[in-house]
Amino acid sequence: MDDHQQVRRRDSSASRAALLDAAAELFAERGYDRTTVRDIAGRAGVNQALLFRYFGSKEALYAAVVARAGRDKLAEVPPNELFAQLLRGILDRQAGQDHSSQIMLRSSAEDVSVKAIGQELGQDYIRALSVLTDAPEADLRAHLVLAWIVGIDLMRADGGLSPLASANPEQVVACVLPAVRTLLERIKDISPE
Amino acid sequence: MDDHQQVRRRDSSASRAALLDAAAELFAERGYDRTTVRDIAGRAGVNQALLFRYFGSKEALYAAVVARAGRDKLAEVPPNELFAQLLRGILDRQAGQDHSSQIMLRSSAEDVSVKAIGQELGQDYIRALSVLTDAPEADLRAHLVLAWIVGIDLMRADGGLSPLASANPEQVVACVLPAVRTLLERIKDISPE
DNA sequence: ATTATCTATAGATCTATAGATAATGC
DNA sequence: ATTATCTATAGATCTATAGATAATGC
Repeated sequence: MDDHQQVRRRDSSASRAALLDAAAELFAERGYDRTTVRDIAGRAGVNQALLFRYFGSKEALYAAVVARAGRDKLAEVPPNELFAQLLRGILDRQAGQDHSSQIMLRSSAEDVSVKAIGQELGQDYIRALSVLTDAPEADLRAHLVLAWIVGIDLMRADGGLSPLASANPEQVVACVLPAVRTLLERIKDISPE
Repeated sequence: MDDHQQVRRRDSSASRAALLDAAAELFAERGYDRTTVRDIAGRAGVNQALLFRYFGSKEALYAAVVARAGRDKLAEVPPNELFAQLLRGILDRQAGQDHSSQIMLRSSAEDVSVKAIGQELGQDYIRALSVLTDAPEADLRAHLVLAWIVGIDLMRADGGLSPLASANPEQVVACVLPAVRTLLERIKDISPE
């Protein structure tokens, strides 16, 4: 809203921050490939060349965005609420919200080198989720839980075709949570015959 | 393997088919954006200009691929086995296999106009899945089921980082199926308070 | 003669850089 | 004087097309 343009007219750290914010929004919305450096600079209100001056390359900017996104949410949310928090995070897309979930999740759909960057953040979520179960293959189950959020997020991005896009978030949570509990708690034997 | 190059040296329908096959593989592997028309023509072993001669545009070729993929699987598999079949379909990626699941699923991660094409195929899967439950919001639940497969497919495409990529398919099925049954069968009341 | 295929290239991107210009702080 | 910002453009894509060439069937 108020972006201090009057207060400091030449401010490299403000330009840096504006680029990071704009990149976080756009990478979350469209993913890496379909976000151009000109889009980012445009939304940030700075010249496109500054992106390269301050971050070196588009990929390095992406890494900076991911690094910043990771610090925030994971530190605050207790593990047993993490899944519901992540799910609600992707279900209500409000303006000015935290984009860390989308950024991490969307990276799964990206190209190899870019995906690796986002995956580091994903690993932290996995570790947090896997402590929730004492079932065998805790790590696999945690990945499956995260995969579900990834899929829900992607199918929501239809633009209204899917009921997932229009459904009440709490209704979705009420559908998904019991199934996730089944996955994490109830099954003890999964060894193949 | 044997692609008849000796038998008929100039054959428009063979070139068409080769383009369709190559496009199906590449769209399934990389998605629409990261597959170039030159990649497709190269794998098909035909000149790149033929793609436009026979299909008009890259997007029209994509639509043709989706249309062909849809006809096959859905007609044969009974609904109650559809989920397990789809899941196994994405879990064992063998050469020369049916790519319909990936093509439909990957389209969820694509750009708007392209996604719409893939979504038509998805709608058919949704309808088939939604007859499996008599719980309220059957449509929402069917979307959630499909979303899970989408997410698992995407996270598997890591290149080996995720345990999903290396896990025994049957182990994954054994984890996921009970949770999906919970989603489709056990919960009857999901009305938000 | 007809139809499949190839060559060459237009036109529209997109990332990245080099060098000029303009606003600040000492 | 230093440092932030802008202009202009190189170089590498990618889709699509126009027109030339070559292989077929009557």
